[in-house]
Amino acid sequence: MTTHNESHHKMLDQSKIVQAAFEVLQLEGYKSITIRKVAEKLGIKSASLYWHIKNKKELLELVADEICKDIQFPVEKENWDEQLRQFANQWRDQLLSIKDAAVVLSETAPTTPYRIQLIERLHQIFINAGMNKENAFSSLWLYNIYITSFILEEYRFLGISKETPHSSTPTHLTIPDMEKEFQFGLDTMLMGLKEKIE
Amino acid sequence: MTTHNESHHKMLDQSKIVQAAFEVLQLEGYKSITIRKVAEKLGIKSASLYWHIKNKKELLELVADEICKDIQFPVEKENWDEQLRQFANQWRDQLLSIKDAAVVLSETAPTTPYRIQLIERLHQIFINAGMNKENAFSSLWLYNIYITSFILEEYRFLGISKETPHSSTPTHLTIPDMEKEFQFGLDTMLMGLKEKIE
DNA sequence: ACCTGAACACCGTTCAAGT
DNA sequence: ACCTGAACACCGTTCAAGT
Repeated sequence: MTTHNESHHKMLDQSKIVQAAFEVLQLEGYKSITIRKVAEKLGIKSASLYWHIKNKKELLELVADEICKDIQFPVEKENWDEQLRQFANQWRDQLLSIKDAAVVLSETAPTTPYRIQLIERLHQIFINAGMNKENAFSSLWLYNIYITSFILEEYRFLGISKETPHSSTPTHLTIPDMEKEFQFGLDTMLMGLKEKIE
Repeated sequence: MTTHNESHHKMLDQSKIVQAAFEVLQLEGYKSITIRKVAEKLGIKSASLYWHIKNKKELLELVADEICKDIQFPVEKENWDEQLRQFANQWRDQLLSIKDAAVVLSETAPTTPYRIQLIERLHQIFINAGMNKENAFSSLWLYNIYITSFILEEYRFLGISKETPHSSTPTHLTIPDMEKEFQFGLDTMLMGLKEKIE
């Protein structure tokens, strides 16, 4: 009886679910992304989600894509190393602006469109820099690993400095200047990569 | 009535619990380390564990220490970069020989003795190489991140190649030679670090 | 001092049944 | 086609009670 384009206005589809999960992430962090909680947020029962998504793994991959959606690309005119530097900083800003964003990325495989596009574009930068395919692949890997893992560690330090508001620091355990640390590692990496371009 | 050194032979103490958890890790992987499963393995009820450990987080940190226990240190006579290369390979071997070992390390903070000792010794290598404290700290960080994260990615690829036994590879998605990739990244990193020594 | 029973407050996932 | 009720098989943790 009910035809397809009737305004049954099914208020539920995959993108709505991903959006809800993304909001949970922003407000409460990775561990709070729960099938049950996302369902509740949408006003439905948790079992219903399984009509629209395969499982939690898939949902997390879609959330990861959401995180990668808004990352801006560097201007092509710059040197490859300047492009990579700019992009790394943009990426870090994005990952720090969304709670636990790096956790989501590290826990999921890059299977979704925006994320894949991101990887391909970075790959292209290495190729354009004059690397052969093999080295470009390895370099991209190193680059990826560095950024994501650094933020992961950064979360830990941010967590520690929040949990211990001793005001006057314990001096022997110096809390590092994360901004500086990040640039140092990035610099080191790019220095090394320069050598790999024949 | 019962004195302390009576042979009540309480067959349970913290090290036994850690050992049991470590065995679960080796046999079934990270996700199988469960308070309930560890308890069952020891023939006791899960509530009993809480007399000997604070919580699961602490248990995992102790398991992480167990992983770091057997890592051999490089001979001091070599160059700093050769020491770091040797050690990285030793570490990788260790992490690959224990299922999900890198996951445990990445999920826990370095709070335990063997692990801290490891970090301090590596720190010393950077200091001996002529770095100032700040750079030594950053370099150690980069080095740590690289090794652990690489293995984490390596697990994923090993998983993929196991799950898809297509025998004749799909050719367009080339399965990387992890050994080579690891050396490449390590090399790149060490190259870059060389520049940082004044 | 050490261990247990029993509960609490959660999970992800499935599936027959409803509309 | 889509959603629900109700269950299954799990979690970590607590705590009064036992010995």
